[in-house]
Amino acid sequence: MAEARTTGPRARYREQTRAEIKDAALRQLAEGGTDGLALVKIAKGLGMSGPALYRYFASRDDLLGALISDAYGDAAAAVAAAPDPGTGPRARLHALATAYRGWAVAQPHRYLLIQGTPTPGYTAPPETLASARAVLTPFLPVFAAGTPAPATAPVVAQMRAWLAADAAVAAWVAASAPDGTEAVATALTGTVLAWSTLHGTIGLEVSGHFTGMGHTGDTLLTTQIELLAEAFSLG
Amino acid sequence: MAEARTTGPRARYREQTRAEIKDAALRQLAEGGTDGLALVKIAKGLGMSGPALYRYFASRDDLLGALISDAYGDAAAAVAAAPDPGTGPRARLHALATAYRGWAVAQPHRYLLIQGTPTPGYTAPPETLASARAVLTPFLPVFAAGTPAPATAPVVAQMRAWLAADAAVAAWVAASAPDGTEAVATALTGTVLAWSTLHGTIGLEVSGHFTGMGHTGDTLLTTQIELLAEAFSLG
DNA sequence: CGCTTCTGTTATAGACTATAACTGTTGCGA
DNA sequence: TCGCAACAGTTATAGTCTATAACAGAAGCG
Repeated sequence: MAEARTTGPRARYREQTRAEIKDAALRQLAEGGTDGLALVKIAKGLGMSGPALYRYFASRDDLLGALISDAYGDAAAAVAAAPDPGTGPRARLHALATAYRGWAVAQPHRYLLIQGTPTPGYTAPPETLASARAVLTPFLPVFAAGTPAPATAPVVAQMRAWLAADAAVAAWVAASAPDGTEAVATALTGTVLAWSTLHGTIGLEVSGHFTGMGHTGDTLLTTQIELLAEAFSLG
Repeated sequence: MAEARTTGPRARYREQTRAEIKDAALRQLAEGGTDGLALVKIAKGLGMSGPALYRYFASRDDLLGALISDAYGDAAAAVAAAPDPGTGPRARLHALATAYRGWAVAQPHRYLLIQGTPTPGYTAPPETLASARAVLTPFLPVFAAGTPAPATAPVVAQMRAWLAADAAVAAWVAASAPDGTEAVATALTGTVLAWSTLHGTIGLEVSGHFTGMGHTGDTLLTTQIELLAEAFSLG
C-alpha cells in the first residue's frame, strides 16, 4: 500500500470503486444484517472476483468500519439539516429529535451499525468518535438556555468535572454555548440526557421490539422529549 | 429427533450436556462477542468433536436462541429479586431500575444478546416474548397509582387502545393493577416509558459509548428514572 | 436378552476470509 | 515517447467454520 496518491485519475477511480463497494455492502446489510455481508458476494455483484476487493478494503472489519463512519456522518448531516421552527428551544428540540429518528427509521440497518458493538474489546477510532459527537452538536445550544430540574444535579456535577478535566470537550461545548461555565454544563447535561432518550426509543424501535405493541415510536419519542424539555423548563 | 423423552437418566444427562454447552458458549461470548461463538471450538473445549454438538442444538442459531431465552429469564429473575424499600413507589422504581442495570452491567455480553437483532427479518419466538414481558412485569404496579403528566397523554391513549384490542396484554397488566381501566392504562404507559429509559441508558453504557465521558451509567440512570418518577408524581 | 434409541465418531460438502504469486495495464516522469 | 513503477485484477491455496451423511458403539427399556 504505502501511502497511495490522493489526486489524479487513478485515485478518482479508486474512490469511485470504493463507493460502489460500500453501496453494494449497504444493500446486503439491509437484507441480511451484519452476518449477511460477504465480501465474495459483493465482488461477484460488481463483476470482479473475490480477492480483488482487498485492494480497496484491507479486511471485512475495515469495510464495516468505513460503513460505520459513513453512517455517523450521514446521521450528523440529517440532524444538522433539521429545520428550525423558530418558536423557541422546545420546538427546536423536537425538530432535532424527529430528524434523528427519521434518519434511523428510514435506514434501520445503518442505525444498527452505529448502535452495535462489533466485539467486546472494540474501541472506535478517533475519527469515528468525532463523527459521533457531531450528531449531538446541534442539541447543545438548545439546552444552553435551559434551567435544569433539581433531579439532574448529579449529572450536572459530573459534567462540570468532565469539562474541567477535558479541554477538547470543553472547547466543543463552549463553541455552542458561550455564555459561561454554568450554561456550558447545562448544555452538556441536557445533550447527554437527550442522547440517552433518543437511543432508548429509537434503539428499541429499530430493533423491532415494538412490533405488535400498541404504540408507535413516533409518539413515544415525542412524549419522552417533551418530558425532557419540561425538566429543563424550555420555552 | 422425534419427541425425545423428558424423564429418565438419558434426559437428565442430555440436559446437563446442554447446560455445559451453553456455559462454554457464554464464556466464548464474553470475550469474542457473537462472532466469536464457534460451535467447533465449544465442542473441542468439552472434549467432544465438532458435529457432536448438533445432537444438542439443531444449529448455531438454535443455540443463540436458547442463550437469548435464558438471558431474558435471568434478567427477569434479577428484577423480580429487587428489594422493596417499602417507602413508596418512587423508591421501589429506583430499586427495580438499579437491579436491572446491575444485571446488565455485570454481564454485558448477555445484555447485548437481548438488545441485538440477529437478522433484520427476525421475530422472536412467543416463548421469548413472554420472557421479555416478564422483565417488565414488576414495573407495572409501581405506576398503577401514579398520575401521568399531561405530556404523556398521547401514549396513554395508545395504551388504552392497545388494551382494548389485545386481551392477552390486558390480562397481563390487569393482574398487576386491578384498579380499573384508567390505572391499567397508566401502569402500562409508565412501564413502557421506563423500558425505553432503561434501554437508553443501559444500552449506551453496555455498548461502551460512555467510556472516556465524564459520567457514570449509574448517575445517569438514577437521574432519568427520577425524572420519570416526577412525571408520574410518584410518592 | 435383544432390540431400539441415543450419543458419539470420521468423512465430506460448501461458504467465507484472507494471503500469495502472478499477469496485464496505466499513468507519470526522464 | 518510451520505459518503468505503481496499481488493478486474476487464479491458486490455506485455513476456519457450519452443517450433513454415514457409520459405530453404548445404554436403557420392555
